[in-house]
Amino acid sequence: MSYLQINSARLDATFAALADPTRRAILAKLASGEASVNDLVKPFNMSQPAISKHLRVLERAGLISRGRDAQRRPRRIEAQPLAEASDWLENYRKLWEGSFQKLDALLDELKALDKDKKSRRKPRRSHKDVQH
Amino acid sequence: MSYLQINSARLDATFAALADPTRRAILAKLASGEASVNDLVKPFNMSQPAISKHLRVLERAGLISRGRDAQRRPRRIEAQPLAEASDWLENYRKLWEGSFQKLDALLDELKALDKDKKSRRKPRRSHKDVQH
DNA sequence: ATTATATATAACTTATTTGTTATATAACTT
DNA sequence: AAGTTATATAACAAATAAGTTATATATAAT
Repeated sequence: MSYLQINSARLDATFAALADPTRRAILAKLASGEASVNDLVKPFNMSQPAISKHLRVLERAGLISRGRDAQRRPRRIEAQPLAEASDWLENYRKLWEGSFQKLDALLDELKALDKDKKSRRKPRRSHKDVQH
Repeated sequence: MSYLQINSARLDATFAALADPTRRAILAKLASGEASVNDLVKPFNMSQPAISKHLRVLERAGLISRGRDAQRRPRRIEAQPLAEASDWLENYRKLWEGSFQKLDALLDELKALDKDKKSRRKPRRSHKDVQH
């Protein structure tokens, strides 16, 4: 379980960076290729320094990096930290699904015991009828 | 592309909730089953009201819900919003990988043109040698 | 050299977050 | 009814975030 804690500071930065809709939109833009700061300013109703700040947040989280082309400092996506965050979420999703299944199994056993006293039918598995 | 924007406010709340290591640890605890507020206070070097606040953040994000058992208000995980966040990340991961592949394909074409002038060997595909 | 363009940084404001301690409320126990 | 236990809420302080405008810096173009 402790491996889930290891990159804690990085996960902090990654999730915090993703928590802002402007920053997610910037990533969406960058998903279709490099873009300069000005390219990124245009679509948003926001000042250039504000965008530069968002870019700094994304960069500190490792989600983007900057190149150089004359005066331009084009940004591009860096896939790895996102992959980490994605893995973290997937791990937890599995953990939870796992625990639901354990709960289901337990409830099924209880139902089986109960029904065994009345009939001999085998109970069905489902978690739709369980109030989580 | 616009479907990625739809649950924007919810994604904000979900990612913001996940950006705190205490809250992620709480989720880790809850992954192995329900827990009361006091259960959750114990492992953290933090006051009970602080934990209650974190729980409120997780609850507003829809990541947990509260039951009732005498004075206790046991918390449990709600899987859906997490699944949404996870899906969002996976979508972007794919988008980016997609664009890397497009870039690779382009570079392969250029290499092919170049090499065709010298030899007639077919070039290999890889993105390890590309500076993203 | 001067000017124009692209980006970064500083100083500031306002709002939000994260913790604290003290206190209130709700449910159980005796 | 009085005390205990579990949780919530209020009031506060300090830190961080997100935007603004004004200005500095770096590169290019004339």
